Amino acid sequence: MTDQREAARKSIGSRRSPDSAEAILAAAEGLLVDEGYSGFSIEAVAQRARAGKATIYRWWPSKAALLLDVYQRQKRDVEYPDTGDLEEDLFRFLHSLLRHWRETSSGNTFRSLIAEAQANEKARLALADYARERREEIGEMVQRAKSRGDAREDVEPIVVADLLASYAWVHLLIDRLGEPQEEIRRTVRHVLRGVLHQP
Amino acid sequence: MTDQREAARKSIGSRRSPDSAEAILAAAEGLLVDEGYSGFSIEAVAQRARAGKATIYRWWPSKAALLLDVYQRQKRDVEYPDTGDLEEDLFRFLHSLLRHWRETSSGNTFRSLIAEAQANEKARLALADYARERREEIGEMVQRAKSRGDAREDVEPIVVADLLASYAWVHLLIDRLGEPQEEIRRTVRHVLRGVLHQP
Amino acid sequence: MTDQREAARKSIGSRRSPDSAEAILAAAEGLLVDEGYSGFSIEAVAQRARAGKATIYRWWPSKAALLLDVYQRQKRDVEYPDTGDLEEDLFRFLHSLLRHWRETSSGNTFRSLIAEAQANEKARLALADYARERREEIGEMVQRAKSRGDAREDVEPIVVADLLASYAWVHLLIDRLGEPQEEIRRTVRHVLRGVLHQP
Amino acid sequence: MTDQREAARKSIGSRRSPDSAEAILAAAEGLLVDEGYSGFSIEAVAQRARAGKATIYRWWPSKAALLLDVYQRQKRDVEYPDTGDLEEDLFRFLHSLLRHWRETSSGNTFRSLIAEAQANEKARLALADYARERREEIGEMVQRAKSRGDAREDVEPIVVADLLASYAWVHLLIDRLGEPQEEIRRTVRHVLRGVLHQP
DNA sequence: ACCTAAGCGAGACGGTACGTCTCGTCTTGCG
DNA sequence: CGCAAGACGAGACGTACCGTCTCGCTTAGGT
Repeated sequence: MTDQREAARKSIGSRRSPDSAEAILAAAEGLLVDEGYSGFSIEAVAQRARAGKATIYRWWPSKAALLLDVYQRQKRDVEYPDTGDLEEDLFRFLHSLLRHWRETSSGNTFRSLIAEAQANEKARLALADYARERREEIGEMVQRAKSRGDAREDVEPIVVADLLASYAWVHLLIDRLGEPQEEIRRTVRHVLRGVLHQP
Repeated sequence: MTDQREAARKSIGSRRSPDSAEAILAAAEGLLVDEGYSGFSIEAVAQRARAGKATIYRWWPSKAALLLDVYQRQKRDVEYPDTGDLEEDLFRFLHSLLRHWRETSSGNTFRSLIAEAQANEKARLALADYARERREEIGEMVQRAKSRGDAREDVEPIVVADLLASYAWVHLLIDRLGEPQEEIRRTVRHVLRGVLHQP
Repeated sequence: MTDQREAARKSIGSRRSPDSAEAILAAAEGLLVDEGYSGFSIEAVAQRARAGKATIYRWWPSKAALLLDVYQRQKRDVEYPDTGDLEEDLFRFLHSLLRHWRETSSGNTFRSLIAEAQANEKARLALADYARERREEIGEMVQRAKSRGDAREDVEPIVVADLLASYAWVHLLIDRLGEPQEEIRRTVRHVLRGVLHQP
Repeated sequence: MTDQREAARKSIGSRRSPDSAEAILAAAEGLLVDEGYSGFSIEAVAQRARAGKATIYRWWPSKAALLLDVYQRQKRDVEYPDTGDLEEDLFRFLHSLLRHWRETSSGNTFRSLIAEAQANEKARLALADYARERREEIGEMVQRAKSRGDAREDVEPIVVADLLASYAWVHLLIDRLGEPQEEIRRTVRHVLRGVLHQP
């Protein structure tokens, strides 16, 4: 869906149809909702979108690319809160992320994307990039706590972000999105307070 | 491959052929090494093992079940150390796990298994079960530290295990097995020491 | 089912179980009734007869051999009448044959046997032998008419038998067993009276 | 291969590829020649034609439909002669039919088709239809003799055609194509002259 | 207004894999 | 030793998708 192709156009001819792109994304999303990853095929997306398969392949080089676009489109209202309290920030973030995954179909989409990436080198790179960006956003929350003097100086925000993002992903992958929010709270507290007696 | 069927036998007839089972597992492993997940099909396993497809389906109800067996077979020499020092234990465990995933093909196998589980409800349950067992093993290490009085009393071993196992899984899923061992050390330290100033 | 093997026995061991042979033939017949040729497999016969597949293969070298035995077993009450009137004899014979095929499942069996023979050289030979015997039986009826002086001297009974047997077979093969008996009568009359004006 | 589908096309999309259809028919014919009916499978036809199995199933609903098309394609030069002499017409027709079956592989094809029809209701209907058409063509020869006044007025051409077509089929089915042409001549004469003394 | 490149839907194509079925053979232990 | 039970290697079945390709229609700049 990257639009660099539009810039490189040197000649005449029809433009990409926005209706068609929209229909394809909507159909893909709908399929994931209705059938899950196992029912998700380019064939089925094309049929549901009343689009030709070639149109899909023209704009999305792989199933993974399409899934990524669908996921971006779904992932709107996850909070990256800033309450002045790190525990609260991290809890709210994880809680809203897991709820979003559970309640919209975006969890399904993201699971599918991770699965697809295991069969596809390029998809895996794209997913790794995406994950890095997310880690940085989460790291921001920790960084703010350091700036406030709430976190220790030797803490690396990215390491904390990595732990919590991984925690969320794995809950998604093995159907643990439904666990009570108290569990999320406990996990955040463990990360913040650590395990050992402090010197 | 679970042998509860053997117990339930009430009558005569040939037994399961161990040669055949062995050939199938070896072929499956070999395929994953040579071709990766995308080249892994029951058809190909059967051909490589000189086995009938029905023989595979008779004993492994799904691709995921076969992958799980292959994984169990590969995963021999991961350490669950007991040095008397929790940081050292956890570091060595993670280090040996990631090295094992990287250096044998077992990482490929486990990635495939996770991918497969996303398309298959039952496989996902099996994977979740497997994950629970692993968490408990890791939790043991933390529990020992509590028993020694090294860890705080309010620490829940399973939460710590969850964090570190998730960390390892996600590194596998997005090709981060090659990161320097210093990174693992840092992550373990963060988990053990926490983020906030202690009261 | 040829019993020359019994004669050649030189050593000890269990004898062939008549119960088992009977159960197999009955199961085969039942299957043909219930499912027709397309549902007829050695596998299914064995299951229905509670017999081992090997037992079937031991005594019947091919599906065709089994079908032939089943057919012989079914074909009991077809008339070879002798009324003193050739037209009546031939009509009754054809009528009772077609009715028997239609009303018992023996038509199904014989159709299956013919089909099987097309894929199997040896079965075809056995079928040809069987057909020759039948032709001779029918030829007998014509021969009697010649002996009575009812048929012309230059008539060859076997040729007549061939024509009428073929007629019956093809009716079986293309589901024309249900045609009215008047059609059989007409056919017999045409054969007896010929087509051309007589000199 | 019936092209009514082309007529019903309401919209765009690629047309059926004639090359592909031709390759499939040629491969099917070749297989029957080389391997006979028992080696004839859709799988093998597809492989030999370098076609996808779906392409075959798209255009031929069953093995029987494909066999029928192959047969039609092979059956070119059978004579329906018109010499002014019914005996000669029928003899030449049967002779050329049996020779064609014997010398080309079309006999094999037709045998396979009859066998297939015994396992498949729809195929049987198609075969019955085909048989009806052939009977009518043969009946024409008899009808011409009636028009010339050579045949009796009460003769029904279709009955005669039925007798002779059945005779030919059964010779095919039990490998009697090699019998001397004198036998055909005798059979035709019997049909034309009848069996009984004429009043 | 005409030309022409590109996008589009529909869908045929050569392929691969699916999970099931049957074939004919082999193995095991009961009677 | 015969038998039932049933595992085994082999391979065909008919279906579903893959990614590519033609086909003929539509769209919209360039001339």
